[in-house]
Amino acid sequence: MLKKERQAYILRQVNLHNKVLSSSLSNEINVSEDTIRRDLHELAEDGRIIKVHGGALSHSFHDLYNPLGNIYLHDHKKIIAAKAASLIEDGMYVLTSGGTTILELARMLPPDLKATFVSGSLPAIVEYLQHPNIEVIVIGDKISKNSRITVGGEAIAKIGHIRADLCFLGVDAIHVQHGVSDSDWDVVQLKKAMIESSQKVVCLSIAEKTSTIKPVHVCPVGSIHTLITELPPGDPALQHYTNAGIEVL
Amino acid sequence: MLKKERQAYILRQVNLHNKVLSSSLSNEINVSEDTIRRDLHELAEDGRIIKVHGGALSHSFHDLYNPLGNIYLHDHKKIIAAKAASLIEDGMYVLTSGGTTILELARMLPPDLKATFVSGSLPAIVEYLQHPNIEVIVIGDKISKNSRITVGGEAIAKIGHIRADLCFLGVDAIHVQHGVSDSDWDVVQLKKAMIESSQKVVCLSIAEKTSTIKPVHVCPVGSIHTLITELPPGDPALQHYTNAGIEVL
DNA sequence: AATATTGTTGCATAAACTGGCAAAAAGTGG
DNA sequence: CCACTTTTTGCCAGTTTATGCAACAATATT
Repeated sequence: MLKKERQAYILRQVNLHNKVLSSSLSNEINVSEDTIRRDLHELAEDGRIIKVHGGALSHSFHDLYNPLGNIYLHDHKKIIAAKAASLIEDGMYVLTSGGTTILELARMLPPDLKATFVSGSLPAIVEYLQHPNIEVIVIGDKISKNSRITVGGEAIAKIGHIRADLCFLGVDAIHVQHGVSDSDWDVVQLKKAMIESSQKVVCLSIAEKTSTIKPVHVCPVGSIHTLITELPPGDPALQHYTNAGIEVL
Repeated sequence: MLKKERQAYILRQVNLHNKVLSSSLSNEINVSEDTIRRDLHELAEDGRIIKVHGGALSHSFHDLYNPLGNIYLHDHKKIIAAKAASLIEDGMYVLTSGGTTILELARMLPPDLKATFVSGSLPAIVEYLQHPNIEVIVIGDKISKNSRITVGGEAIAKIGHIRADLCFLGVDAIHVQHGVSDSDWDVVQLKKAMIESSQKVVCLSIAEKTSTIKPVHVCPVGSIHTLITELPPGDPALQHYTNAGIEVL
Protein backbone atom coordinates (compact mmCIF):
# COMPACT_ATOMS: atom_id res chain seq x y z
CA MET A 1 0.00 0.00 0.00
CA LEU A 2 1.31 3.40 -0.95
CA LYS A 3 1.98 6.03 1.63
CA LYS A 4 -0.51 8.52 0.23
CA GLU A 5 -3.06 5.80 -0.07
CA ARG A 6 -2.56 4.88 3.53
CA GLN A 7 -2.83 8.46 4.69
CA ALA A 8 -5.98 8.95 2.66
CA TYR A 9 -7.41 5.90 4.34
CA ILE A 10 -6.48 7.21 7.77
CA LEU A 11 -8.00 10.58 7.00
CA ARG A 12 -11.21 8.93 5.93
CA GLN A 13 -11.34 6.93 9.14
CA VAL A 14 -10.77 10.02 11.21
CA ASN A 15 -13.49 11.98 9.49
CA LEU A 16 -15.82 9.04 9.69
CA HIS A 17 -15.38 8.10 13.33
CA ASN A 18 -14.03 11.36 14.70
CA LYS A 19 -11.13 9.41 16.18
CA VAL A 20 -8.62 6.71 15.46
CA LEU A 21 -6.23 4.65 17.56
CA SER A 22 -2.69 4.10 16.36
CA SER A 23 -2.90 0.50 17.45
CA SER A 24 -6.05 -0.38 15.55
CA LEU A 25 -4.85 1.36 12.40
CA SER A 26 -1.64 -0.60 12.65
CA ASN A 27 -3.66 -3.80 12.68
CA GLU A 28 -6.01 -2.80 9.89
CA ILE A 29 -3.34 -1.71 7.45
CA ASN A 30 -0.62 -4.08 8.59
CA VAL A 31 2.18 -1.64 9.10
CA SER A 32 4.11 -0.91 12.24
CA GLU A 33 2.78 1.55 14.73
CA ASP A 34 5.80 3.68 14.05
CA THR A 35 4.65 4.22 10.52
CA ILE A 36 1.15 5.06 11.66
CA ARG A 37 2.56 7.52 14.11
CA ARG A 38 4.58 9.15 11.39
CA ASP A 39 1.52 9.36 9.19
CA LEU A 40 -0.56 10.88 11.94
CA HIS A 41 2.23 13.29 12.66
CA GLU A 42 2.36 14.43 9.04
CA LEU A 43 -1.38 14.77 8.77
CA ALA A 44 -1.40 16.77 11.97
CA GLU A 45 1.33 19.06 10.68
CA ASP A 46 -0.81 19.83 7.66
CA GLY A 47 -3.64 20.60 10.04
CA ARG A 48 -5.83 17.81 8.71
CA ILE A 49 -6.26 16.05 12.05
CA ILE A 50 -5.46 16.59 15.71
CA LYS A 51 -2.83 14.27 17.07
CA VAL A 52 -3.28 13.05 20.62
CA HIS A 53 -1.59 10.47 22.78
CA GLY A 54 -2.62 7.08 21.40
CA GLY A 55 -4.19 8.20 18.16
CA ALA A 56 -5.83 11.21 16.58
CA LEU A 57 -9.07 13.17 16.57
CA SER A 58 -10.97 15.00 13.88
CA HIS A 59 -11.15 18.75 13.95
CA SER A 60 -14.87 18.83 14.50
CA PHE A 61 -14.46 16.66 17.52
CA HIS A 62 -11.55 18.49 19.00
CA ASP A 63 -12.83 22.00 18.40
CA LEU A 64 -15.91 21.60 20.46
CA TYR A 65 -13.76 20.71 23.36
CA ASN A 66 -11.00 23.18 22.82
CA PRO A 67 -12.42 26.54 21.71
CA LEU A 68 -9.60 28.55 23.24
CA GLY A 69 -6.42 27.59 21.49
CA ASN A 70 -2.84 28.09 22.57
CA ILE A 71 -1.78 31.22 24.27
CA TYR A 72 1.81 31.33 23.25
CA LEU A 73 1.08 33.29 20.10
CA HIS A 74 -1.68 35.13 21.81
CA ASP A 75 0.40 38.19 22.59
CA HIS A 76 1.47 38.53 18.99
CA LYS A 77 -2.11 38.38 17.89
CA LYS A 78 -3.12 41.06 20.32
CA ILE A 79 -0.54 43.40 18.91
CA ILE A 80 -1.76 42.69 15.40
CA ALA A 81 -5.38 43.14 16.40
CA ALA A 82 -4.66 46.48 18.02
CA LYS A 83 -3.03 47.80 14.87
CA ALA A 84 -5.90 46.53 12.77
CA ALA A 85 -8.51 48.08 15.02
CA SER A 86 -6.95 51.50 14.52
CA LEU A 87 -7.84 51.37 10.82
CA ILE A 88 -11.56 51.19 11.40
CA GLU A 89 -13.52 54.41 11.44
CA ASP A 90 -17.07 55.22 12.40
CA GLY A 91 -19.63 54.33 9.80
CA MET A 92 -17.47 51.90 7.88
CA TYR A 93 -18.63 48.64 6.39
CA VAL A 94 -16.11 46.01 7.35
CA LEU A 95 -15.85 42.53 5.88
CA THR A 96 -13.92 39.94 7.88
CA SER A 97 -12.85 36.34 7.48
CA GLY A 98 -12.43 33.96 10.38
CA GLY A 99 -9.36 32.85 12.31
CA THR A 100 -8.06 33.53 15.76
CA THR A 101 -6.43 36.80 14.85
CA ILE A 102 -9.75 38.15 13.64
CA LEU A 103 -11.30 37.00 16.89
CA GLU A 104 -8.73 38.97 18.78
CA LEU A 105 -9.56 41.98 16.67
CA ALA A 106 -13.24 41.55 17.47
CA ARG A 107 -12.52 41.59 21.19
CA MET A 108 -10.38 44.66 20.91
CA LEU A 109 -12.75 46.99 19.10
CA PRO A 110 -13.19 50.24 21.02
CA PRO A 111 -16.61 50.33 22.67
CA ASP A 112 -17.60 53.62 21.09
CA LEU A 113 -16.92 52.46 17.54
CA LYS A 114 -20.03 52.55 15.39
CA ALA A 115 -19.56 50.39 12.33
CA THR A 116 -21.15 47.53 10.43
CA PHE A 117 -19.38 44.20 10.35
CA VAL A 118 -20.14 41.55 7.77
CA SER A 119 -18.89 38.02 8.27
CA GLY A 120 -19.66 34.35 7.92
CA SER A 121 -17.40 33.28 10.74
CA LEU A 122 -19.46 32.10 13.67
CA PRO A 123 -16.90 32.74 16.39
CA ALA A 124 -16.28 36.23 15.01
CA ILE A 125 -19.99 37.01 14.84
CA VAL A 126 -20.45 35.93 18.42
CA GLU A 127 -17.73 38.35 19.44
CA TYR A 128 -19.16 41.21 17.41
CA LEU A 129 -22.47 40.67 19.13
CA GLN A 130 -20.92 41.51 22.47
CA HIS A 131 -20.15 44.96 21.21
CA PRO A 132 -22.69 47.65 22.07
CA ASN A 133 -22.49 49.77 18.93
CA ILE A 134 -21.69 47.43 16.12
CA GLU A 135 -24.21 46.21 13.59
CA VAL A 136 -23.67 42.66 12.48
CA ILE A 137 -24.62 41.14 9.17
CA VAL A 138 -24.35 37.41 8.80
CA ILE A 139 -23.38 35.76 5.54
CA GLY A 140 -25.60 32.71 5.38
CA ASP A 141 -24.88 29.28 3.92
CA LYS A 142 -23.86 25.86 5.04
CA ILE A 143 -21.26 25.84 7.79
CA SER A 144 -17.93 24.17 7.30
CA LYS A 145 -17.44 22.40 10.59
CA ASN A 146 -13.73 22.67 10.95
CA SER A 147 -13.41 26.33 10.08
CA ARG A 148 -16.77 27.30 11.59
CA ILE A 149 -17.46 29.62 8.73
CA THR A 150 -20.26 29.63 6.20
CA VAL A 151 -19.07 28.48 2.79
CA GLY A 152 -20.66 27.85 -0.57
CA GLY A 153 -22.23 29.55 -3.55
CA GLU A 154 -24.83 31.40 -1.53
CA ALA A 155 -22.21 32.96 0.65
CA ILE A 156 -20.05 33.95 -2.28
CA ALA A 157 -22.98 35.44 -4.16
CA LYS A 158 -23.98 37.42 -1.10
CA ILE A 159 -20.51 38.81 -0.64
CA GLY A 160 -20.55 39.80 -4.28
CA HIS A 161 -23.45 42.13 -3.59
CA ILE A 162 -21.61 44.02 -0.93
CA ARG A 163 -19.35 47.03 -1.24
CA ALA A 164 -17.24 47.12 1.88
CA ASP A 165 -14.84 49.86 2.87
CA LEU A 166 -12.41 47.52 4.50
CA CYS A 167 -11.69 43.81 4.46
CA PHE A 168 -9.67 42.02 7.13
CA LEU A 169 -8.25 38.66 6.17
CA GLY A 170 -6.64 36.44 8.74
CA VAL A 171 -4.19 34.66 6.48
CA ASP A 172 -2.78 31.19 6.81
CA ALA A 173 0.22 31.84 4.62
CA ILE A 174 1.61 34.74 2.67
CA HIS A 175 4.67 35.03 0.47
CA VAL A 176 6.02 37.98 -1.50
CA GLN A 177 6.19 36.06 -4.76
CA HIS A 178 3.41 33.53 -4.35
CA GLY A 179 0.94 35.82 -2.63
CA VAL A 180 -1.68 34.72 -0.12
CA SER A 181 -2.52 31.03 0.16
CA ASP A 182 -4.57 28.76 2.38
CA SER A 183 -5.21 25.07 2.94
CA ASP A 184 -9.01 25.00 2.74
CA TRP A 185 -10.50 25.26 -0.71
CA ASP A 186 -13.90 26.52 0.37
CA VAL A 187 -12.45 29.20 2.56
CA VAL A 188 -10.27 30.39 -0.29
CA GLN A 189 -13.30 30.92 -2.50
CA LEU A 190 -14.79 33.12 0.18
CA LYS A 191 -11.64 35.11 0.66
CA LYS A 192 -11.43 35.74 -3.06
CA ALA A 193 -14.96 37.08 -3.07
CA MET A 194 -14.20 39.28 -0.07
CA ILE A 195 -11.17 40.78 -1.77
CA GLU A 196 -13.27 41.55 -4.84
CA SER A 197 -15.91 43.31 -2.79
CA SER A 198 -13.68 45.56 -0.74
CA GLN A 199 -12.12 48.95 -1.35
CA LYS A 200 -9.15 48.12 0.80
CA VAL A 201 -7.80 44.71 1.78
CA VAL A 202 -5.83 44.25 4.98
CA CYS A 203 -4.02 40.99 5.74
CA LEU A 204 -3.34 40.00 9.33
CA SER A 205 -0.56 37.52 9.83
CA ILE A 206 2.00 36.61 12.44
CA ALA A 207 5.50 37.26 11.18
CA GLU A 208 6.47 33.62 11.02
CA LYS A 209 3.88 33.02 8.33
CA THR A 210 5.05 35.85 6.09
CA SER A 211 7.24 33.59 3.97
CA THR A 212 5.12 30.48 3.83
CA ILE A 213 2.99 28.84 1.17
CA LYS A 214 -0.10 26.64 1.44
CA PRO A 215 -1.71 24.51 -1.24
CA VAL A 216 -4.52 26.78 -2.42
CA HIS A 217 -3.76 30.18 -3.90
CA VAL A 218 -5.92 33.13 -2.85
CA CYS A 219 -4.42 36.17 -4.53
CA PRO A 220 -1.11 37.79 -5.44
CA VAL A 221 0.33 40.25 -2.97
CA GLY A 222 -0.60 42.99 -5.42
CA SER A 223 -4.25 42.46 -4.52
CA ILE A 224 -3.75 43.42 -0.91
CA HIS A 225 -3.12 46.93 0.30
CA THR A 226 -1.92 46.51 3.84
CA LEU A 227 -0.07 43.84 5.78
CA ILE A 228 -0.11 43.79 9.56
CA THR A 229 2.21 41.66 11.68
CA GLU A 230 3.38 41.88 15.25
CA LEU A 231 6.69 43.37 14.12
CA PRO A 232 7.28 47.11 13.78
CA PRO A 233 6.79 48.41 10.21
CA GLY A 234 10.48 48.94 9.59
CA ASP A 235 11.58 45.40 10.45
CA PRO A 236 13.96 43.99 7.82
CA ALA A 237 11.94 40.77 7.62
CA LEU A 238 9.14 42.76 6.03
CA GLN A 239 11.29 44.83 3.69
CA HIS A 240 10.22 42.78 0.65
CA TYR A 241 6.64 43.74 1.21
CA THR A 242 7.36 47.42 1.50
CA ASN A 243 9.38 47.14 -1.71
CA ALA A 244 6.48 45.43 -3.39
CA GLY A 245 4.35 48.45 -2.67
CA ILE A 246 2.41 46.98 0.25
CA GLU A 247 1.70 49.21 3.21
CA VAL A 248 3.20 47.49 6.25
CA LEU A 249 1.96 48.31 9.73
CA MET B 1 -10.98 5.41 24.80
CA LEU B 2 -8.62 8.30 24.33
CA LYS B 3 -7.99 10.73 27.11
CA LYS B 4 -9.19 13.76 25.18
CA GLU B 5 -12.22 11.85 24.11
CA ARG B 6 -13.05 11.06 27.68
CA GLN B 7 -12.58 14.64 28.72
CA ALA B 8 -14.81 15.80 25.91
CA TYR B 9 -17.45 13.39 27.14
CA ILE B 10 -17.14 14.69 30.67
CA LEU B 11 -17.36 18.26 29.50
CA ARG B 12 -20.49 17.44 27.60
CA GLN B 13 -22.04 15.84 30.63
CA VAL B 14 -21.20 18.82 32.76
CA ASN B 15 -22.72 21.25 30.32
CA LEU B 16 -25.75 19.06 29.92
CA HIS B 17 -26.55 18.37 33.55
CA ASN B 18 -24.76 21.29 35.16
CA LYS B 19 -23.05 18.84 37.49
CA VAL B 20 -21.33 15.48 37.52
CA LEU B 21 -20.23 13.06 40.21
CA SER B 22 -16.82 11.48 39.99
CA SER B 23 -18.31 8.19 41.04
CA SER B 24 -20.99 8.04 38.38
CA LEU B 25 -18.60 9.09 35.66
CA SER B 26 -16.25 6.38 36.78
CA ASN B 27 -19.03 3.86 36.33
CA GLU B 28 -20.20 5.19 32.99
CA ILE B 29 -16.81 5.28 31.35
CA ASN B 30 -15.27 2.37 33.24
CA VAL B 31 -12.12 3.98 34.46
CA SER B 32 -10.94 4.43 38.01
CA GLU B 33 -12.10 7.39 40.01
CA ASP B 34 -8.51 8.53 40.15
CA THR B 35 -8.51 9.03 36.43
CA ILE B 36 -11.78 10.92 36.55
CA ARG B 37 -10.44 13.11 39.27
CA ARG B 38 -7.36 13.83 37.23
CA ASP B 39 -9.53 14.70 34.23
CA LEU B 40 -11.73 16.97 36.26
CA HIS B 41 -8.65 18.57 37.68
CA GLU B 42 -7.24 19.28 34.23
CA LEU B 43 -10.51 20.59 32.92
CA ALA B 44 -10.81 22.82 35.95
CA GLU B 45 -7.27 24.11 35.44
CA ASP B 46 -8.25 25.17 31.95
CA GLY B 47 -11.22 26.90 33.46
CA ARG B 48 -13.75 24.81 31.63
CA ILE B 49 -15.54 23.49 34.71
CA ILE B 50 -15.66 24.19 38.41
CA LYS B 51 -14.21 21.39 40.48
CA VAL B 52 -15.96 20.65 43.74
CA HIS B 53 -15.75 17.94 46.33
CA GLY B 54 -17.16 14.78 44.78
CA GLY B 55 -17.45 15.99 41.22
CA ALA B 56 -17.70 19.17 39.18
CA LEU B 57 -20.13 21.92 38.20
CA SER B 58 -20.64 23.82 35.00
CA HIS B 59 -19.59 27.43 34.84
CA SER B 60 -23.01 28.72 33.94
CA PHE B 61 -24.41 27.05 36.99
CA HIS B 62 -21.81 28.21 39.41
CA ASP B 63 -21.22 31.68 38.04
CA LEU B 64 -24.53 33.31 38.50
CA TYR B 65 -26.09 32.72 41.83
CA ASN B 66 -29.09 31.63 39.93
CA PRO B 67 -32.43 32.71 41.19
CA LEU B 68 -34.22 29.49 42.02
CA GLY B 69 -37.07 30.26 39.68
CA ASN B 70 -34.86 29.90 36.65
CA ILE B 71 -33.68 26.47 37.57
CA TYR B 72 -37.21 25.43 38.07
CA LEU B 73 -38.13 26.52 34.57
CA HIS B 74 -34.95 25.01 33.28
CA ASP B 75 -36.12 21.55 34.21
CA HIS B 76 -39.36 22.15 32.42
CA LYS B 77 -37.51 23.14 29.32
CA LYS B 78 -35.43 20.02 29.48
CA ILE B 79 -38.55 17.91 29.53
CA ILE B 80 -39.91 19.78 26.55
CA ALA B 81 -36.63 19.50 24.69
CA ALA B 82 -36.47 15.76 25.25
CA LYS B 83 -39.91 15.26 23.80
CA ALA B 84 -39.06 17.45 20.83
CA ALA B 85 -35.82 15.61 20.18
CA SER B 86 -37.69 12.36 19.84
CA LEU B 87 -39.50 13.70 16.78
CA ILE B 88 -36.36 14.14 14.75
CA GLU B 89 -35.25 11.32 12.51
CA ASP B 90 -32.10 10.71 10.54
CA GLY B 91 -31.89 12.63 7.32
CA MET B 92 -34.48 15.24 8.19
CA TYR B 93 -34.24 18.92 7.38
CA VAL B 94 -35.16 20.81 10.52
CA LEU B 95 -35.92 24.51 10.71
CA THR B 96 -35.66 26.11 14.14
CA SER B 97 -36.28 29.51 15.67
CA GLY B 98 -34.36 30.82 18.65
CA GLY B 99 -35.17 30.92 22.33
CA THR B 100 -33.92 29.10 25.37
CA THR B 101 -36.13 26.08 24.85
CA ILE B 102 -34.68 25.56 21.39
CA LEU B 103 -31.22 25.86 22.90
CA GLU B 104 -32.06 23.13 25.33
CA LEU B 105 -33.22 21.01 22.43
CA ALA B 106 -29.93 21.62 20.63
CA ARG B 107 -27.98 20.40 23.63
CA MET B 108 -30.07 17.31 23.96
CA LEU B 109 -29.78 15.93 20.45
CA PRO B 110 -28.50 12.35 20.49
CA PRO B 111 -24.90 12.22 19.29
CA ASP B 112 -25.61 9.71 16.54
CA LEU B 113 -28.40 11.76 14.95
CA LYS B 114 -27.58 12.71 11.37
CA ALA B 115 -29.76 15.58 10.27
CA THR B 116 -29.56 19.05 8.76
CA PHE B 117 -30.52 22.01 10.88
CA VAL B 118 -31.39 25.38 9.40
CA SER B 119 -31.54 28.41 11.63
CA GLY B 120 -30.79 32.08 11.97
CA SER B 121 -30.42 31.99 15.73
CA LEU B 122 -26.81 32.47 16.68
CA PRO B 123 -26.94 30.73 20.05
CA ALA B 124 -28.72 27.78 18.49
CA ILE B 125 -26.21 27.55 15.66
CA VAL B 126 -23.35 27.54 18.10
CA GLU B 127 -24.95 24.62 19.90
CA TYR B 128 -25.58 22.70 16.70
CA LEU B 129 -21.95 23.10 15.82
CA GLN B 130 -20.96 21.15 18.91
CA HIS B 131 -22.71 18.14 17.50
CA PRO B 132 -20.51 15.74 15.53
CA ASN B 133 -23.05 14.57 12.95
CA ILE B 134 -25.29 17.51 12.28
CA GLU B 135 -25.03 19.73 9.23
CA VAL B 136 -25.76 23.36 9.90
CA ILE B 137 -27.13 25.89 7.46
CA VAL B 138 -27.14 29.50 8.51
CA ILE B 139 -29.83 31.92 7.45
CA GLY B 140 -27.96 35.11 6.75
CA ASP B 141 -29.05 38.70 7.27
CA LYS B 142 -28.64 41.48 9.73
CA ILE B 143 -28.68 40.37 13.35
CA SER B 144 -31.22 41.69 15.76
CA LYS B 145 -29.12 42.30 18.82
CA ASN B 146 -31.60 41.49 21.51
CA SER B 147 -32.88 38.25 20.06
CA ARG B 148 -29.53 37.27 18.49
CA ILE B 149 -31.28 36.05 15.40
CA THR B 150 -30.92 37.12 11.80
CA VAL B 151 -33.94 39.11 10.64
CA GLY B 152 -34.95 40.91 7.49
CA GLY B 153 -36.02 40.42 3.92
CA GLU B 154 -33.00 38.36 2.98
CA ALA B 155 -33.63 35.89 5.73
CA ILE B 156 -37.30 35.59 4.90
CA ALA B 157 -36.60 35.10 1.22
CA LYS B 158 -34.06 32.43 2.03
CA ILE B 159 -36.45 30.54 4.26
CA GLY B 160 -38.99 30.73 1.46
CA HIS B 161 -36.66 28.65 -0.70
CA ILE B 162 -36.47 25.84 1.80
CA ARG B 163 -38.67 22.80 2.18
CA ALA B 164 -38.12 21.53 5.71
CA ASP B 165 -39.55 18.34 7.17
CA LEU B 166 -39.96 19.80 10.58
CA CYS B 167 -40.07 23.22 12.16
CA PHE B 168 -39.56 23.87 15.86
CA LEU B 169 -40.84 27.17 17.16
CA GLY B 170 -40.01 28.29 20.64
CA VAL B 171 -43.10 30.37 21.29
CA ASP B 172 -43.50 33.37 23.51
CA ALA B 173 -47.26 33.08 23.79
CA ILE B 174 -49.94 30.77 22.52
CA HIS B 175 -53.68 30.79 22.98
CA VAL B 176 -56.34 28.45 21.65
CA GLN B 177 -58.43 31.24 20.15
CA HIS B 178 -55.80 33.83 19.32
CA GLY B 179 -53.11 31.45 18.16
CA VAL B 180 -49.39 32.03 18.43
CA SER B 181 -48.13 35.53 19.17
CA ASP B 182 -44.88 37.26 19.97
CA SER B 183 -43.57 40.65 21.00
CA ASP B 184 -40.90 41.21 18.38
CA TRP B 185 -42.12 42.28 14.98
CA ASP B 186 -39.08 41.10 13.04
CA VAL B 187 -39.00 37.74 14.69
CA VAL B 188 -42.65 37.21 13.87
CA GLN B 189 -41.99 37.76 10.18
CA LEU B 190 -39.40 35.02 10.33
CA LYS B 191 -41.61 32.61 12.18
CA LYS B 192 -44.33 33.11 9.61
CA ALA B 193 -41.91 32.25 6.85
CA MET B 194 -40.73 29.19 8.73
CA ILE B 195 -44.24 27.90 9.17
CA GLU B 196 -44.87 28.35 5.45
CA SER B 197 -41.79 26.38 4.54
CA SER B 198 -42.30 23.35 6.75
CA GLN B 199 -44.23 20.16 6.39
CA LYS B 200 -44.87 19.93 10.07
CA VAL B 201 -44.82 22.71 12.65
CA VAL B 202 -44.07 21.96 16.28
CA CYS B 203 -44.50 24.58 18.99
CA LEU B 204 -42.48 24.37 22.18
CA SER B 205 -43.90 26.22 25.14
CA ILE B 206 -43.93 25.97 28.88
CA ALA B 207 -47.43 25.30 30.15
CA GLU B 208 -47.82 28.67 31.82
CA LYS B 209 -47.62 30.38 28.43
CA THR B 210 -50.32 28.27 26.83
CA SER B 211 -53.06 30.79 27.51
CA THR B 212 -51.23 34.03 26.93
CA ILE B 213 -51.25 36.64 24.21
CA LYS B 214 -48.55 38.99 22.98
CA PRO B 215 -48.89 42.02 20.70
CA VAL B 216 -47.89 40.58 17.34
CA HIS B 217 -49.84 37.73 15.83
CA VAL B 218 -47.91 34.87 14.21
CA CYS B 219 -50.50 32.31 13.16
CA PRO B 220 -53.72 30.67 14.27
CA VAL B 221 -53.42 27.41 16.17
CA GLY B 222 -54.72 25.68 13.06
CA SER B 223 -51.36 26.34 11.39
CA ILE B 224 -49.44 24.27 13.90
CA HIS B 225 -49.50 20.51 14.10
CA THR B 226 -47.96 19.70 17.43
CA LEU B 227 -47.69 21.41 20.79
CA ILE B 228 -45.13 20.32 23.34
CA THR B 229 -45.18 21.41 26.97
CA GLU B 230 -43.68 19.97 30.12
CA LEU B 231 -47.06 18.51 31.12
CA PRO B 232 -48.13 15.02 30.14
CA PRO B 233 -50.32 14.92 27.00
CA GLY B 234 -53.52 14.17 28.89
CA ASP B 235 -53.30 17.12 31.26
CA PRO B 236 -56.62 18.97 31.50
CA ALA B 237 -54.88 22.31 30.98
CA LEU B 238 -54.16 21.26 27.43
CA GLN B 239 -57.53 19.79 26.66
CA HIS B 240 -58.55 22.76 24.49
CA TYR B 241 -55.67 22.10 22.18
CA THR B 242 -56.46 18.44 21.76
CA ASN B 243 -60.04 19.44 21.02
CA ALA B 244 -58.83 21.93 18.44
CA GLY B 245 -57.16 19.08 16.59
CA ILE B 246 -53.59 19.81 17.72
CA GLU B 247 -51.38 16.90 18.60
CA VAL B 248 -50.22 17.43 22.17
CA LEU B 249 -47.09 15.74 23.48
C1' DA C 1 -17.31 12.60 67.57
C1' DA C 2 -17.63 8.62 64.54
C1' DT C 3 -17.96 6.97 60.08
C1' DA C 4 -17.97 7.13 55.24
C1' DT C 5 -16.64 9.41 51.27
C1' DT C 6 -13.38 11.98 48.63
C1' DG C 7 -8.55 13.81 47.86
C1' DT C 8 -3.56 13.46 47.71
C1' DT C 9 0.75 11.58 47.13
C1' DG C 10 3.96 8.38 45.61
C1' DC C 11 4.86 4.38 43.14
C1' DA C 12 4.47 0.60 39.58
C1' DT C 13 3.35 -0.82 35.09
C1' DA C 14 2.05 -0.76 30.49
C1' DA C 15 1.40 1.72 26.60
C1' DA C 16 2.89 5.34 23.63
C1' DC C 17 6.44 8.56 22.08
C1' DT C 18 11.29 10.08 20.55
C1' DG C 19 15.41 10.06 17.86
C1' DG C 20 18.66 7.49 15.70
C1' DC C 21 20.06 3.80 12.83
C1' DA C 22 19.84 0.49 9.07
C1' DA C 23 17.89 -2.01 5.34
C1' DA C 24 14.92 -2.10 1.49
C1' DA C 25 12.70 0.35 -2.15
C1' DA C 26 12.31 3.95 -5.29
C1' DG C 27 14.18 7.62 -7.77
C1' DT C 28 18.36 10.10 -10.36
C1' DG C 29 21.78 10.90 -13.59
C1' DG C 30 25.04 9.59 -16.22
C1' DC D 1 23.11 -0.81 -16.28
C1' DC D 2 25.55 1.10 -12.42
C1' DA D 3 26.72 4.07 -8.63
C1' DC D 4 24.43 7.38 -5.73
C1' DT D 5 20.86 9.82 -3.27
C1' DT D 6 16.32 10.04 -1.25
C1' DT D 7 12.30 8.00 0.75
C1' DT D 8 10.08 4.79 3.33
C1' DT D 9 9.79 1.65 6.79
C1' DG D 10 10.91 -1.17 10.81
C1' DC D 11 13.48 -1.72 14.95
C1' DC D 12 15.68 -0.45 19.19
C1' DA D 13 16.87 1.96 23.59
C1' DG D 14 15.61 5.43 26.43
C1' DT D 15 11.93 8.66 27.87
C1' DT D 16 7.35 10.28 28.77
C1' DT D 17 2.46 9.66 29.56
C1' DA D 18 -1.60 7.46 31.28
C1' DT D 19 -3.61 4.81 34.59
C1' DG D 20 -4.50 2.10 38.59
C1' DC D 21 -3.30 0.92 43.36
C1' DA D 22 -2.41 1.70 48.14
C1' DA D 23 -1.69 4.27 52.24
C1' DC D 24 -2.80 8.28 54.49
C1' DA D 25 -4.98 13.07 54.89
C1' DA D 26 -8.94 15.94 54.34
C1' DT D 27 -13.86 16.66 54.08
C1' DA D 28 -18.61 15.51 54.42
C1' DT D 29 -22.49 13.24 56.86
C1' DT D 30 -25.08 11.60 60.64
